[in-house]
Order: sequence, then C-alpha cells, then structure tokens
Amino acid sequence: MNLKQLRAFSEVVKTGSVSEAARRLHRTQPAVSAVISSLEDELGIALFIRKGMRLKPAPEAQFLLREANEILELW
Amino acid sequence: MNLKQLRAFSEVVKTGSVSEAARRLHRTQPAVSAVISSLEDELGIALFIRKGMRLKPAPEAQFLLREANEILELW
DNA sequence: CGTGCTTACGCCGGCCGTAACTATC
DNA sequence: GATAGTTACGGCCGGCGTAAGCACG
Repeated sequence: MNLKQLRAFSEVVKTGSVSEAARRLHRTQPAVSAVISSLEDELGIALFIRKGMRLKPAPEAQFLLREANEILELW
Repeated sequence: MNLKQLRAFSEVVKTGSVSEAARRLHRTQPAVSAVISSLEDELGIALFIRKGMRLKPAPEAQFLLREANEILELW
C-alpha cells in the first residue's frame, strides 16, 4: 500500500469514475485502473462494484476511504 | 516526497545510524543513504549533521519528523 | 456506435545490490 | 584495520502510455 494507490482510490470514489480520476491525476485511464487493481489485490478485497458502466464503492471500502483521506490531508 | 522516504528518515533519526536503519528496513546501506539524499534534495535542506561518524538530525528536521511519524502511525 | 473499464504489450526510468572509495576512531 | 557513510555502476522490475478488446446503454 502506498500513496499513489490511496490518491487514486480517493479520486475514483470522489468522482465515481476511473476516467475522470485519471484526468485529475494526469494519468491515463489504464494506469489508474491498474493502480486500483493492485490495491484490491493487496488487500484481497473488491473495493468497487460495477454498477452498469459506473463504479460504486463496496461497503468494505468505507473504512479505507476514511483512512486514506486522513492521510492525504496531512500531505 | 513519499512513504519510503519518510520511513527511511524516521528510522535513521530513531537509530541515529544509516546502517541500523537499513537493517530494519531490509535494505542495504547505500539504498537508504540514497533515499535520504533524495529527500534532502527535494526539500532543499540538509536533514542531518555529520557528528563524527554519527548522524545528528538538523534543527530543521524536527518539524518533518513530527509529520512523518504522524503519517506512519496511521499506516 | 459512443463511452467507460480492462487486458496486452513494449519501452524506459528508477531502485536495488555489489563494489570501490573516503573518513572517523 | 574496523566501522560508518557516500559514490559509481549495471541489471532488473514496475509503471507508464498506446492499442486492442470487451461491456453496457
């Protein structure tokens, strides 16, 4: 787990979109997608549920979101 | 600035030694040394004063140490 | 078919360890 | 000469973008 992952995760939740998060992070969509995947792999849980074409944060993602934002705030 | 740098910085301060920090971080001495250098470069300040063979945190390092530990605690 | 996410793939930069050098005791 | 830190260097792995594939409306 590292900052890049937390930033990506936070942005995707905030915007509800990998594409939009990618724009804000100045990265391409696949790059952000991969970062999210790697985070899910590490944690061993799915952080998002595909809802049609959109991503909805999974319930388990809530606690991580709080921690992530807490850390990013300090940055 | 990233987590690796903060971890390295924190360990070097804690132990007063790059070698010992390297052992704890499971890295070699040169690797840790380089991370510290990169952090100092980024910040544009010297974080340590060479006191004989030991490293003493520079006064300017104090504020960073507090922030670093705060962040690492959350991890 | 347009929009969005993932998979595939090759390139390139950065990180790591080894080795050599410098300094302090 | 032992111990600690830095500098030099080469190899390798990971992250990036491009492109192609897949799914939903």
